[in-house]
Amino acid sequence: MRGKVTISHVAREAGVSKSTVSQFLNARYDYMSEETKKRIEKTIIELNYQPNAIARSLKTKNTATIGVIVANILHTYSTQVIRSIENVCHERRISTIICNADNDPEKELNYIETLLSKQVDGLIVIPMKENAKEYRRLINQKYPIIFLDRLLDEVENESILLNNELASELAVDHLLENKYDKIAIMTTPLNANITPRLERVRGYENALRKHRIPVDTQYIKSVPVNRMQKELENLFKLTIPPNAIISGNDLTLVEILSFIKQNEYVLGKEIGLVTIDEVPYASLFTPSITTIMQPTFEMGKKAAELLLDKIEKKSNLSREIYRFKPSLIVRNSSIK
Amino acid sequence: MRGKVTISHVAREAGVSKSTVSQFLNARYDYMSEETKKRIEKTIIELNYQPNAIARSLKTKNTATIGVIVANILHTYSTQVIRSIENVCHERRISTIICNADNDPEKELNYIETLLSKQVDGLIVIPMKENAKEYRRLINQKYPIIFLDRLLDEVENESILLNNELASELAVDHLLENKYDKIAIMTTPLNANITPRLERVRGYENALRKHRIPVDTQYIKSVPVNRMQKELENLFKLTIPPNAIISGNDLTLVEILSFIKQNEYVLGKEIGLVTIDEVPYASLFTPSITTIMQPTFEMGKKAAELLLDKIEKKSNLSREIYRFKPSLIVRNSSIK
DNA sequence: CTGAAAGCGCTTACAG
DNA sequence: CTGAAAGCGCTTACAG
Repeated sequence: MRGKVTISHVAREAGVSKSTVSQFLNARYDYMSEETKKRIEKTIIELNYQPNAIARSLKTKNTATIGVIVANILHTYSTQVIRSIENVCHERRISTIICNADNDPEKELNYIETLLSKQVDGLIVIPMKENAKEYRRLINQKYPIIFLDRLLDEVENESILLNNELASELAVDHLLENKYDKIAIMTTPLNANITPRLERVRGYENALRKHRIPVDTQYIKSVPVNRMQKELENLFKLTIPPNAIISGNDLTLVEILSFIKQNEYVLGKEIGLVTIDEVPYASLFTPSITTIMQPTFEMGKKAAELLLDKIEKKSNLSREIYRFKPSLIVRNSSIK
Repeated sequence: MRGKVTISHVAREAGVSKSTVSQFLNARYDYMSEETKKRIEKTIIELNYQPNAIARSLKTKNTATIGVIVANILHTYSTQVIRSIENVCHERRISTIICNADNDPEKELNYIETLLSKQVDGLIVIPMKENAKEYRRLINQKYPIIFLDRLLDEVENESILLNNELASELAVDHLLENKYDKIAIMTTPLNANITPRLERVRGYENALRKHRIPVDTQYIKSVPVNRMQKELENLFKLTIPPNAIISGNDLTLVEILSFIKQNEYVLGKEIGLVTIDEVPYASLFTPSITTIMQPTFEMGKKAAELLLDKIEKKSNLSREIYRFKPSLIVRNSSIK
């Protein structure tokens, strides 16, 4: 079905051996006569020969391909990090296979298996604790793998994370400065032990304490997305309702904005808002939305670079954790 | 470096031949004794054997992998279609490699080559006319390939498209109904002959004519994104400025919203707005934004199904063009 | 400077 | 019911 000209055809046509053609393909011209070189080159063009990477991989044991498994591709965070990973990889002529685990551990395991069977050279993953055993097995084998966005108690490994506590601290400090003294926070559930949520809530608590403001647990809403509307209602029905809210991520933000719109609260004036994660419409909104931006580009770049290094050196079992600094983008939703 | 247990190890350990293990792996139990079966199964688990898909592919000539090349992954359209393609493929245990050509023909050609050398079983692409020759070559070889979003004069092929003219017609009809009588349209440049832009402008013109409204070419702005702010200024400085505008896609929308905000126009009241492409924040905005939604999910699904069928049957050289219907989602930006 | 041979890890007719 | 052998398209020591 496909153009099936192989290295043998080229060799025959050019009147040399397969070995020589292979040397040519791999740019090992050291001992090759100019003439042979030219002849092979010409033949390759004439026959429109395209090497079979599969055959090459079988022999060389590498595929110039990495796998990236994200927990939920709907987050802007994921798409941005992926783009950045791809940029780095594309420059180095590495292909990337992107997988969306949909926060389903089984699905993720399945992807890992498929990717490994396709012999990808390494993996970047947003890890789930349910699959800790599998990660550990791979790491023990010195299989190159980088964690992103989450830490696992059970498995130490090179990891890229946001300084989540700082993100919350920036938000709290900024809101307090702008005279919002009753600050709530909303995130997805904490029970799954997912690093960003845990750390963002912890950072929020610590920041309040730093300012000697008591932490009111009623102001901490960590619930599934489908219960957020109801919990927001409850939150603002409290005897002393908050006058500001921190949104834990971009999907939570959508819920909060929708609630605010529905109830005709005046953003900024009545309810101060800061969200973690920059969203494309933040500046278009009225009032524009104050965000805490993750350096997604740098994080993706670092993840890719770490992985590619690991693949090349095939050695260092680093367990370093790289923390990236969030930055506050002040707009109008946090100004009275 | 990786667990290198192969089919030979399993065979030796289980006391059978490689052939038999292979039969087992491929679920050809027809003539296999229960006992052999059990023994192999047990050995595979004991050794934690994972078949090497690369070796398999070399022999079988298929990789259970397809390639998807989009022109610009920043469009919501692309990400949604990709997700939908992945859904279908994942169900059928096919992997997808996603590539972002960044609207760069060379980069795209490069991706095509890489994907082919990796022996992907087929390709879904948003085609660029610069690479028409390459598509034609592949199609002639009966290599399975599906076009998405764009038509190419030079190459006939199975294609998935929006009914773009209808999209504009829906927008025009709706705006006229709501008493906006001076309707402009803004898209990215037409010179590159890119189907959606051409057809959306054409649909706009035809719809106006249908209503016996003369087409004012000053109301048609097809310019690069970086010139949109300026052209919007020009547009609204006309002696008779428009009172409504149709946005050609989601990226254009951002420019228009930004312009409207900057100039403190009142959306809906002063300027009616309908955008082609549904965006996640459409309903959150104040006023909420009227959109023309593409059935991205169905389109991706269809593309994947057509491709997988083509791959399986390895035959039908269909050139059918599948047109999908857009739908109008009425919100408040188009109501006075 | 170039070629013959072995081998990567599978699958698949075919023989028995 | 199972195995020996050939072969997929490359690469890589090694020999000359």
